[in-house]
Amino acid sequence: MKISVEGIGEFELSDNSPLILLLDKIKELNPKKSLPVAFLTPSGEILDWHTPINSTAPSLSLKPLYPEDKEALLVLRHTASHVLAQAVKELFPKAKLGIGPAIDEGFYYDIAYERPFTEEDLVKIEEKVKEIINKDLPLKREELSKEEAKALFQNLNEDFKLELIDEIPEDKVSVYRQGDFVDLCRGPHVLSTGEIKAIKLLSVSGAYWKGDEKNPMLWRIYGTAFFKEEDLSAYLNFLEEVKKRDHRRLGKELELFTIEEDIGPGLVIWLPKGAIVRRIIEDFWKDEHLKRGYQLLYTPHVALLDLWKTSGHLDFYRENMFPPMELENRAYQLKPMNCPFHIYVYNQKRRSYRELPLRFCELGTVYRFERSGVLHGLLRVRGFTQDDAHIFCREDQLQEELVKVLELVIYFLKLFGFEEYKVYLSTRPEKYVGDERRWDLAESSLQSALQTLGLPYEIDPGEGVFYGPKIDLKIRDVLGRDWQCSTVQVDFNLPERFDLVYVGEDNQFHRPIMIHRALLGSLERFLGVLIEHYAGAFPFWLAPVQIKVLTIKDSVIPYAETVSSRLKSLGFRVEDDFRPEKLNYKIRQAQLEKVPYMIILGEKEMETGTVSLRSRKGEHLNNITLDEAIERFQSEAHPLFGAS
RNA sequence: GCCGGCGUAGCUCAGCGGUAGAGCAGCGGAUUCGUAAUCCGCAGGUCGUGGGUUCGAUCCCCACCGCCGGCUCCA
Repeated sequence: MKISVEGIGEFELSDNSPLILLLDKIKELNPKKSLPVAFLTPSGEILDWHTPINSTAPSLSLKPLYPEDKEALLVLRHTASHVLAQAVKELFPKAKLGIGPAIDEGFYYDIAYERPFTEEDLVKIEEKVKEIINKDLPLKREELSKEEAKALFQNLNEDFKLELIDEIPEDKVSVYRQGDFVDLCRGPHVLSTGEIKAIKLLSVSGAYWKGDEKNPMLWRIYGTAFFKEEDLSAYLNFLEEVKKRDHRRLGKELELFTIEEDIGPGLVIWLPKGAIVRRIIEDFWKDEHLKRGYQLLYTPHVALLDLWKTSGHLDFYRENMFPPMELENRAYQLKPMNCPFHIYVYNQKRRSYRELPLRFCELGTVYRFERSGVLHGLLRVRGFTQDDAHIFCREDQLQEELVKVLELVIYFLKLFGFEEYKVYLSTRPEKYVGDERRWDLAESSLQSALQTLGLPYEIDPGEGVFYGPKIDLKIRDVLGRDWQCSTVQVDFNLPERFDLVYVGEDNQFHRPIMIHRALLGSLERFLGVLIEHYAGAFPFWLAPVQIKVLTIKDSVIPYAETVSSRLKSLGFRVEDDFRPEKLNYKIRQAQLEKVPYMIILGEKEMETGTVSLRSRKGEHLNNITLDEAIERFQSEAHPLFGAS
């Protein structure tokens, strides 16, 4: 067959042969001088040098992958995980191998052993890994029948591999070898272990075999690998940066929030500084919703258990709910969701088609039971406030409402500087309620809403909730990390369960469609993400303290007081630092508190009736008038205010 | 929930079988000093909780609580 490699040339390869047979020719003709790490097929699959090309087509065009390509890194890391496994097997022959894939930021291998691996083991393993890399062992692929493979791994005592072989549907399986090491693997892999120029083992932890807690626990060793040493150190720097931005650390340092052992795990206390930030967001949120025809609600935190029976939550959501409590012989339930309450608001009276859509919104605090091991700062908690809304509409209104909701999502996210999103549309799962026609309608409405807004999206087939399809948005923060916040879900179930109706133009009862949506998700989580996104340095309009007034000597305090009170009267959040400390000391403190602006006042300013401004970024604007300073503050007050 | 690690002053951390130490913060005093730490002094801890071992436990053992990392991104 004919193989054409983009940018290199065309080659003849006998059927069912691997590309490695063309190694010398490709090397010779390649203008880049460096060999491709692997190749991309037209269907987007990664093809390595080792895998025989099994195609009925007379020709195949391949895109070479070089170290700078993302896919190449996956190949390298897959090999890295084999090297890790080899090292472990050499040091701990009794270890049994699970699986060892490449992942987004590196690779891991799950390994069973009689005792957990320690940090010291990790050091030793890493040394061994580097030894294996230095030997520059070539990788070799072999195809075996399942029987042969089973015999091979039986011999090696690799129980988990035997289990995996049984799960492979094909008749043949492949193994990759390097040196004395062999692993069941479909590839792809690099040519030899020497291609791994930088590698680091990062951590060990327990992980259930196949992620199922009924299965035995293996030890998972995480690592990462690169083609270049610089890339590794850049990655390690990135990890440092992530640590510095950790919202739990910043939350403490900046006095934003606390989670207290004595109060309870996953229960957040907002400290004054954090509470200000939250309030600004909440106020803005409410205003924007009122402008857009939403009606604001407040609903209780508990309700009779029966409500949750009717809603169905007791059946399908029980494991995430706090247990019910008994009071005067009646059972009450802490609310895990707001929707049933909003439904009762809908049901206050007979609704006409003319009233729809009805949009009810609430910053509703809900309580959900999360297993202790998964709690994480503000990102995973047990009590949180959703920026929730439920829209009740007619079928013919569904699409327009969805467009509006998505527009609002984007509007809010942009406000906080999130410009990149990943959008996922989850479609009908195997088990679902409601009729197919409505599902199709909802799915196509979601889809065309996304298209209307020109939002690129991926489809997660079958990942919808049983009561309706949904759109989830993940935002990407400045460090390129994705966070799931927004969600828009169409619901056919609750209107049915609570027998919601409206009277149509035809004077008949009709069932409204319900949309659940949260823009920010939960305020706790969103603020956690925001803290990390901004590294604690909130933009001016969100900063708990916007301006700090610093005096250089006591004699200027009266002047400083006039400046400060003028700013306060304009509504700025100002703190005074009139202590008899050195200026440097005060600046340092304000800087560590990440206050956007400092106003510095000394003799000069007092005499000329001016102020000196120092921004958090270190810019100096000396001896400007207070009005000029105010102008500058106002320009930063609210980037999107009134722009809707 | 499970696995591993951790829990010492408000914070960050040192110590480790002979009942505790630093820096920062706090308090007192001195310093009035122009763009990221002025100096001196003082005070502060039932060493997560409860048991056990020991002449003696912050240190060793057990249980509990909490925190951190991880628990399919399919060979």
